[in-house]
Amino acid sequence: MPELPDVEIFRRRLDRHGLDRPVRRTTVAAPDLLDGASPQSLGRLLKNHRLVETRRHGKYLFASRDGGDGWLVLHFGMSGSVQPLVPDEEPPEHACLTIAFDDGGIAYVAPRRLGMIGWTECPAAFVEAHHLGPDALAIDRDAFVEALSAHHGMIKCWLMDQGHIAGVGNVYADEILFQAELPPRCEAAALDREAAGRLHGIMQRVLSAAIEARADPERLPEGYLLPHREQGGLCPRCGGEVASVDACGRTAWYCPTCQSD
DNA sequence: CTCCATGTTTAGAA
DNA sequence: CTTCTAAACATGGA
Repeated sequence: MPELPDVEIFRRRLDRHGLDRPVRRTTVAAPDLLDGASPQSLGRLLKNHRLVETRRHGKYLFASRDGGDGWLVLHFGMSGSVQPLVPDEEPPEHACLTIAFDDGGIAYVAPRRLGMIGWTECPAAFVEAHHLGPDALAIDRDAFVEALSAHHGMIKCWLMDQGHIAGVGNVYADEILFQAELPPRCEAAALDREAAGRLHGIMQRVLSAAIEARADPERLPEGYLLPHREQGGLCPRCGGEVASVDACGRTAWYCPTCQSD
């Protein structure tokens, strides 16, 4: 789940359930996910502080503590999420980190434990240090076209490279290319500036629609690929069977009829 | 048992 | 230096 739309939903959930109350207790059940902090140091950084602001860049989520002198950093890997803590109930299964208030709190849940829990003094510095490109929803058309036109290689791989654009992953890259009617292995340099500009608009429209749909494929608008992105799935546009092909080491699902050069 | 999965990093080959 | 490929990481589900 955790691509840009999913992380945006987690951000909003954290806004709703995780801000403005003093942290009483943090537990770290998966210390191996901590990057640059120990369970003790993280506990000390949060204890009796309040989280007051959230930001998202690509697939990374940041939450600042009061004073603005430090930010919790979360990355969700392949399976992570943010879930509320329900008072008087056990934390969710696979909770790697819990941040509890007197009443409620939030949990970072990751069944497959491929994510990261960290701390930074400045999200912008963190983004730079991790070589992340501009956020996919924030980048403007000209910057997108400029960056894309300098690239040789498969279009899908460029979209998924977090150093070029941050936030697009395997699933939404497929949706974006389906909406753009471009095959996943299409050469990026084959797009002229007009086509690249169109792709920019489609990317932002798809990501916005996914957020609107609460990152639930079943709630996406009619005519989207994702609900049919599986073996035997039928293209919502032409009714033909979808196909898969390898691109950048991942499975790309597409419609061979609607997405051809 | 095998294979696959929404991600990232690293090593090595062209 | 850029691009592509494979493997590794941890774990659950089909």
